Amino acid sequence: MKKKVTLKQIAKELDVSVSTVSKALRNSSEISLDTREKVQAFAKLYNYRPNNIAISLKNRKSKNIGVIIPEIVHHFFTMVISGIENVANSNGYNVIVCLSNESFAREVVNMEMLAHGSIDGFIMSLSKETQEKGDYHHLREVVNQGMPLVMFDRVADEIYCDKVVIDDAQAAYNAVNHLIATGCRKIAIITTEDHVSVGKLRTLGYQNALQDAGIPFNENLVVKVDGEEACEKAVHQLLKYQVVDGIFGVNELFAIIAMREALKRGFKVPEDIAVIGFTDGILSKYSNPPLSTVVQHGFEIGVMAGQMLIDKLEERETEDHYRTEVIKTSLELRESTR
Amino acid sequence: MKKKVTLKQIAKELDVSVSTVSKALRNSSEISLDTREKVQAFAKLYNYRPNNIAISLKNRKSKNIGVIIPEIVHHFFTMVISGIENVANSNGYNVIVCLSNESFAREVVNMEMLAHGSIDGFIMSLSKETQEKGDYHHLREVVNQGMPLVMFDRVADEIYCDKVVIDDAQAAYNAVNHLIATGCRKIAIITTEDHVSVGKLRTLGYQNALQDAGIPFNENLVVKVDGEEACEKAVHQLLKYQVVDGIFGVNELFAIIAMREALKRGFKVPEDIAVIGFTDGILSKYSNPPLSTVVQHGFEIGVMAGQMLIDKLEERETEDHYRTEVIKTSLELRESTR
DNA sequence: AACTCGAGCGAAAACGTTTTCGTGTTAAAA
DNA sequence: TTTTAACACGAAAACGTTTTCGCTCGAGTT
Repeated sequence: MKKKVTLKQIAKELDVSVSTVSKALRNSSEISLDTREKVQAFAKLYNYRPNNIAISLKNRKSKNIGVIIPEIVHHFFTMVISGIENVANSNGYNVIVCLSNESFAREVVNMEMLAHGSIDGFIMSLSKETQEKGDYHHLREVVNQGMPLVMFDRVADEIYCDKVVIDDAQAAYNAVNHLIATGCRKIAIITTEDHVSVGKLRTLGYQNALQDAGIPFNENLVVKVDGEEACEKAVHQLLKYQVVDGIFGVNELFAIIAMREALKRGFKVPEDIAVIGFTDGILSKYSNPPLSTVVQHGFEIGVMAGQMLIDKLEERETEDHYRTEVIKTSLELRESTR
Repeated sequence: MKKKVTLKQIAKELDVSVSTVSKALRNSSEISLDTREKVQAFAKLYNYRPNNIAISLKNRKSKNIGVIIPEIVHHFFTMVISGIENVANSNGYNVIVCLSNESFAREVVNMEMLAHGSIDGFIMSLSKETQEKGDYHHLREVVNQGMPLVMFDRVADEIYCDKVVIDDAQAAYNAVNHLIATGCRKIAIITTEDHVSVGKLRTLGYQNALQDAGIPFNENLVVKVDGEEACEKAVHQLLKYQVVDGIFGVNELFAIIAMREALKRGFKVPEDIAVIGFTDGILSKYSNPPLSTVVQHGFEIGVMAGQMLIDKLEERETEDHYRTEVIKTSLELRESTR
């Protein structure tokens, strides 16, 4: 078990100074060819690699990116991480992932943990609880300290920083519009409580699509739920008491559950009821029938966010100017719509 | 934009030495109560936090755990990460995630990147390519340097380190056995090429179960595929030319695809053909019919791996003794089996 | 008055680098 | 022979901590 070798040890062994070793390894012309070769050979022999921590301290940058997300067992978020990791890696950065588990407190402590030297910048998506509280002091703090921050998906309008979002309202509009275009008139929406920013926006898009098509808005067709069982029950009730020929689920799971309930009650999908979801995950692809969805392009979001952050870090960006990039969604039409 | 304040700055401002500030902040009795209070007040006012990097350098430990996995858009791996993150976080560690994307080269460079100071220990699962090549020099190197390593799921027998696995063969045995117990006799297995360690083991369990039940092994019923389309085609052929009344898929996707093909050819599941999968993911839960599976308890695997690593790091473990923990699987019986 | 002792603090080393600024030696130029 | 300049290298500072050791000053003891 040979421990890591340091410059100092090489220096001692070769009877030169630490600075000479350092320069020799970087092939500085300041050092004689002789010495350079000797040092490099020795270094290779002992498999010398500079200590990252020491370099970090010296350069005052860690080459680490902190990513804070609400959960990781989630198709969209993993796609985003994949994208971030991709650009991070090709720029020599590592990715430190922390999970808030949708909790405000954990979000705060994780940020605090990371903010003091461990990372050079943040990429994050807010926890539900944080959005509910509307307390963003921890974000303010890091941006005030001059640490670059890129938010994605669940963002806070009142924080000035780079952002990567999709046009939730427009995407929802397109989805509902497709339902309308294919003959649906009594379209229900399964959405979240209003404090989740994206749920709210998607609901807005739904309303706009109806309005533009001249279809009266029916309060009874909007179902707000939180969680799986609640969703199941609510859809059950919905189908029992309302006439519905189309369902727009604000996320993948809601759409899948709605479709399942519709099937269970004997409706044919898409003939009797067409269903469309949001967030193209693995479920949509393999459900029966395969679910039509709005695809968010999580990987591209991750790439964009990573790129924006790294631009800031390497100052390829003008200081103090924040962008909000909107990644285009698209419709993946499969067999749950006509 | 106020930059981070350091001990030195506090010292200068208060006209004391750096050491005094350091001691005062740790409430050392060496420092007068007066000075302590003054320093602490000032530190609080300026929101002082020690610089992690400096601490890391001093202590020669980073309080970071490196996790290298083949991919992250994958239910099982995210469950494991969740588990790791959980114990890491409650022990004051951060998790650095790197993806090998099933590539040997990326696995190597990622390990190299992390191994020099960035982390205190590794948790990893091998990439397919690495298993294929059987080249583990990068693992050897890190363990030789005295860096703790915990492998999980896709492990290398020839590397001496802590491991967390499931009993793949036994789990497969149980799954196939359940098929047999419920009346299946012509049981097919959809598996991977032999170089993937877990695929091989699961195939072994399948064979053993057949043997113990006195069912002759039929070469034509084992389908080895790599990738989704290949799987689809192979199952298609299988069902066309062979009589099958049970299918064991070596992972979730294979089982789902097999079930879909069976349904497509007009078989009833589970009446005509029973299907059971491996790895309980979201697909199994929401498929139609819901898929019976072997559940791997990824979260527990992550917790175990994290705990083992931290035990080593904090030396609560006797040096130089490596454990292999086997996390028990269980059968989640849903509606794809009788 | 000389001594001891402890309280309160600072200097310095250490962690592993990189980089700036000398400094001594040697060979070429005057 | 003296000056100059290039060459090859080393010392030291810096990044931000923690910790050991030593110093000074005043009060209490003989």
